[in-house]
Amino acid sequence: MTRARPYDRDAALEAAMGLFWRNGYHATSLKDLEAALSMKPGSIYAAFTSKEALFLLALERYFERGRDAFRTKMAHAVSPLDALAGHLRDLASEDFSDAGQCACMLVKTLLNAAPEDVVIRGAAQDYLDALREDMADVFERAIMRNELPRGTDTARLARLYQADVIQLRIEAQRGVAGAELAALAEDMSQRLIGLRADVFTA
Amino acid sequence: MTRARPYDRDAALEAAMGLFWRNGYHATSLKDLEAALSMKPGSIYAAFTSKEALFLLALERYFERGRDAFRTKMAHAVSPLDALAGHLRDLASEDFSDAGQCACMLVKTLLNAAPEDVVIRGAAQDYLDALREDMADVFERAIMRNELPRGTDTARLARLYQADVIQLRIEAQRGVAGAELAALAEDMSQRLIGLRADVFTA
DNA sequence: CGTTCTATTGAGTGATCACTCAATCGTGAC
DNA sequence: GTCACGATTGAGTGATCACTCAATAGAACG
Repeated sequence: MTRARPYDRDAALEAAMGLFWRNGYHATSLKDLEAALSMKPGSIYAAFTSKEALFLLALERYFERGRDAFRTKMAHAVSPLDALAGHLRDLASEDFSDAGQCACMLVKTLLNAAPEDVVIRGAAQDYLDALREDMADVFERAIMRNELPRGTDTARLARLYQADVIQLRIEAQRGVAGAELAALAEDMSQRLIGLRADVFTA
Repeated sequence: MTRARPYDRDAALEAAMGLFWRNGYHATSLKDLEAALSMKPGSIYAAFTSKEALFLLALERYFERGRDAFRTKMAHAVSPLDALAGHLRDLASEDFSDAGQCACMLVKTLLNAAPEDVVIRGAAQDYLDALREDMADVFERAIMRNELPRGTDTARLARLYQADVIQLRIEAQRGVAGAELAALAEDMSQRLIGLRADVFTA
């Protein structure tokens, strides 16, 4: 090595993620990336091979960050069911001031990807599936702790739960006011907590 | 008039809607539209003013078709609550063979629109709000028919219900198998029907 | 059949797209 | 100080973008 890298790879990826999240893959031009990453086109291609490869790295970053945040939140919780409900309520009070970064980047990518963007579409699907499996694991733990009846179909519950998570972010993107968003999260939480009552009444 | 229009405006709009639904606004090029509408660029601009105006017409068409289908389905129903649940189950058995036309075009547009596409974004939001109001009306009718307790917050219920409708289409786009989609719709329906029980036990 | 008038045509506009590569620059070794 | 070599540069590539307009074509009149 005769010359140190003057660019910060982590910061560049972070900036790229923000841009792709806000504008989507196709609507983000290389000019936008040049400005956001403070890199010239040649440098971007030297560092990340292609726009698509850069997008995939940004998407992976988004996924890992979300998954890690979810996992640590669940790991510290005493009651899995309460933690899941709390996660919904937390979502409603997130910072949604940037209209472009409300909806989940994975969902935006999935709905946005053109039929020919097979790789990108596949990555978004895989990440969403991985997150749903993490959710199913938490429901599994809820069974272990007798918060849910044994034999509960955790895969189905996880699908319903993920639907709520995704939808909260979409409602935020719709510009729903904070109070209404909180009310929606509360309704969703109640549906979740309602599952626990069944154990006691059974 | 000295020369009849050789193009069918309705068919052209229908083709444009299908294309925009599948590929989104930005990813649909004028070349695509020329092929789908069998019109040359000049004719397209003479007939529809601009790509954006054409998109807005296609979006309006999508909205009106969905709203009308929903309204007639609800109008013929004896039990509003059963009809709403049935609508969810119907959704799961729709034809989702075309991956591009699974997710709701309004939601795709909302998540896809760049920050500068103010008009398009606004239209999608307005249409989604209008649909939710239609849903709230049906919940209102459910109260009239004593399927729900008086004083029920129909706006909140409608938001929850619309979330389910939107999510079913997103799950379809994720490529979820028919059986799992039906199971998800069934779970959502049960949550709805469960609301009615409260009246009888109250 | 010829004239009129408008709908349609499609090559062409400048702008922007993702991407490349010969030239330049800066650093560590000596 | 100087050299070697890899990182960085940015003007330039051909393709494609949304869009235009002078030319053309065809139906309704006398």
